[in-house]
Amino acid sequence: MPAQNPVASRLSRDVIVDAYLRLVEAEDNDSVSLRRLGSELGVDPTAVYRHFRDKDEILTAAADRLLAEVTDGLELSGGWRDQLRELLLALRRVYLVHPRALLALQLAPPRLENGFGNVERCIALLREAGVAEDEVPIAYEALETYTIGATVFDARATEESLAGWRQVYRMLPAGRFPNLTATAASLYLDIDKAFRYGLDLMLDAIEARVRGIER
Amino acid sequence: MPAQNPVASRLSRDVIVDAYLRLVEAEDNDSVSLRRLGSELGVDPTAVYRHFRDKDEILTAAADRLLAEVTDGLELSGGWRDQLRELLLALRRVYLVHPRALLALQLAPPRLENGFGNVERCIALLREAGVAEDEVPIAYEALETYTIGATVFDARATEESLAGWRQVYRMLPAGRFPNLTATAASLYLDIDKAFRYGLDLMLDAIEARVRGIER
DNA sequence: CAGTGATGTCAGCGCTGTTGACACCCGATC
DNA sequence: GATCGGGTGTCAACAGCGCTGACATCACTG
Repeated sequence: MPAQNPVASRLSRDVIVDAYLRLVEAEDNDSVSLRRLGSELGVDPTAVYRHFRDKDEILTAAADRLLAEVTDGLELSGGWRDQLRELLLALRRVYLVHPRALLALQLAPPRLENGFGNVERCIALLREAGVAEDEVPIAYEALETYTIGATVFDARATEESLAGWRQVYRMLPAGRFPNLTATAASLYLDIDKAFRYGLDLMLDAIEARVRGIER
Repeated sequence: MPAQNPVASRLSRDVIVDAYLRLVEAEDNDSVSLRRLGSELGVDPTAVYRHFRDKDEILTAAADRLLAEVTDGLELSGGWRDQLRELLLALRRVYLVHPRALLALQLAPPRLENGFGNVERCIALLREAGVAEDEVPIAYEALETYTIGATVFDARATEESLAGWRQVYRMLPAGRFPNLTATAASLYLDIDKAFRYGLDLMLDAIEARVRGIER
């Protein structure tokens, strides 16, 4: 038993990740400093460096756990389209709450852990749908990038900022911006709905392409 | 003439924004510190506070200029679909180079400046396409969010990180991840192409819906 | 029983954005 | 023409950040 300490040292990777996630959910401020993390743990801030190389490694560990939870806790049913939709919406939910941690994954592919289940399922579903073999990777990339990118973008938005944009658009000179001023009041009223609309567009088109092939 | 100084003080909002953009393009590091900015201008770092409230205001000013340039420099031709595609691809190009500055816009809608042209055109094109009036805002949101979100996400990627993911996927146990390991080698080979693929999916679906209405 | 490695503490480095006091210099006013 | 005042740049400094290296402590091992 080389790594674990039977008497249990106060800290461990799991305990630290727990505390980190607790802090992110508590404060709406999604950027948790190591000093805040230390005081949450009742420990010197630099103590976490005994368990993680740097802050990014904490974030990726947290992200990996979150992704694994998504995959585990998800019961998918229905055809490929419903399942794919549900899977990506679940991904959106977790990215909405923890954009920081999950974005850290992008630049630091974790060393073989748990969070890969959804990627596997996503690709499997595209294959099942009948997407041409050489289009599967690129279709996956498009769906993934839309889901993650749009969600991280949406996660930053606040009611104020959205209202601010409506306001700005409404105040523009109607002569130069006829369409914009007319539409302003209807913009950004429900960004989740807008995301789903875009996702359905993509799924529609994939379905149509598949039908075209099969015929 | 209250604001301008005839003898020309060394600094001005434009000069500062110039220097900022110069720095972003020079260093690939997209995060420019005020101290770097000061030394680029040959001036004390805090001098810029005489012209901007805070760093965010510099970023939004830069972003506004960039957006205005996109709209001005763009000759659109063809049907609504080609024009919309070209417009969003142009938006992607500038977001790819200046993700930081343009993201600052999201939270700080600028006080009535220039960068709104593309939004107006985008909405106009959707109307021209024949999208149902009550769907125009949400369709615009979906396209905008995809373009910006996906592009900002892509802007962070490096050749290394993409290769890292391919590597990670390839090394997974083929038993549990049959689809993923099989597809790994074909992933993330051309993220621009993947973005265009997703964009075409959305435009396909919009076109199909419009045809459905007209019939 | 000595030693070794893991863990937590502490002081501190270099960086960040930002503030307030100060000096200057130019243009307007009496 | 001297005097004021506001816009501008300088400077020192603050609080926060991620992170490092030296040190103390403790538990287990040979």
